[in-house]
Amino acid sequence: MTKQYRIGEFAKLVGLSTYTLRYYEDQGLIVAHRDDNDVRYYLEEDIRWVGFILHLKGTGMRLNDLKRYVRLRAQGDATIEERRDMLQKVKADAEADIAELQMHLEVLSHKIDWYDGKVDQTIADTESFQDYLQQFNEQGADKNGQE
Amino acid sequence: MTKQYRIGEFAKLVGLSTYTLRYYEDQGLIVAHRDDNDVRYYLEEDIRWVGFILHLKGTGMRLNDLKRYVRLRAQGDATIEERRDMLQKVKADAEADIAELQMHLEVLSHKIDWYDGKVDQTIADTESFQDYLQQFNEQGADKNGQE
DNA sequence: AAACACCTTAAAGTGCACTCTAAGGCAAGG
DNA sequence: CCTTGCCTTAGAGTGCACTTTAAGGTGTTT
Repeated sequence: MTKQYRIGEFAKLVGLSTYTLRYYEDQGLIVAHRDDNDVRYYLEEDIRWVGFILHLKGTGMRLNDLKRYVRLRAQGDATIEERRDMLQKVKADAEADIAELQMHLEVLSHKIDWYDGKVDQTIADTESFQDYLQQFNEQGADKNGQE
Repeated sequence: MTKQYRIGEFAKLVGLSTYTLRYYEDQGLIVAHRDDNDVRYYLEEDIRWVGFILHLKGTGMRLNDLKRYVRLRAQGDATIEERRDMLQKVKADAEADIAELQMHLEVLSHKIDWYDGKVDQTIADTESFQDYLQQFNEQGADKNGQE
């Protein structure tokens, strides 16, 4: 018989608050076991499950999608393809996010280098960074229509 | 004399709403020029400035930090080191975020592969993913103290 | 003359994911 | 017996970054 963790201990184990754990349960992401006094307890396998949920969250998956995913999972093997497709979309989105982040980081790094130059008094060219920035200025105006 | 953009046109150009543009101005991130009727207008250089702001935002920099950054900038060259240090921190944080994201993505990818196997009926081993997940379960319980 | 784009201030609303309080109660340990 | 940890429901509060509305206005275009 594996160890049973009550919510307080379990919370520390998985790095969530007891509030959040109950909240996730409300939302249908987790099912806790109950003892004779209706006190929640969790098992090793629950650590793994919460861990997995946190990996999904960590890739940017939203609670609503997570809920849908869990509902599908509960419906058994018939939903495997749908679940895979969900994860594939999450993955693609996360990869796009990373790419964007890296693009922004490149500009940032350039600016830092420029500051380093300024600090070292080795570069006096105030315009070079502006020029560099220029090449990034064909973004944004596409995915936002308002007014 | 370069072209003057009024707020509506400028908004489309930089991919923000006019609301947000005025909001950023309130917050001190942008300074708009005004014509004789107090109507805002923006120049090419403002496109570059907003572009840069959006790069910083894109790396995860918060509005408050952005405000501080802009305040420092207004104080001139004496604050260059401080600004560089700010950007370096933002950069380090962003890089850490990417690393974390990639870690989560790895698990996700594994799960997708597992689903692919399931879909193809080539793998029947239901436990392999669980085993794989196990190795990631020494996280989280460190950076969260509550109750 | 009406439509349109802009201006102001102040305040309320939105979305997400928690986070916490209130106000009651049960069970085990020192 | 009191503290600690857990239980419940319902609802309010938090943080961030917008987003929108309200209710008044000006100036330019059709």
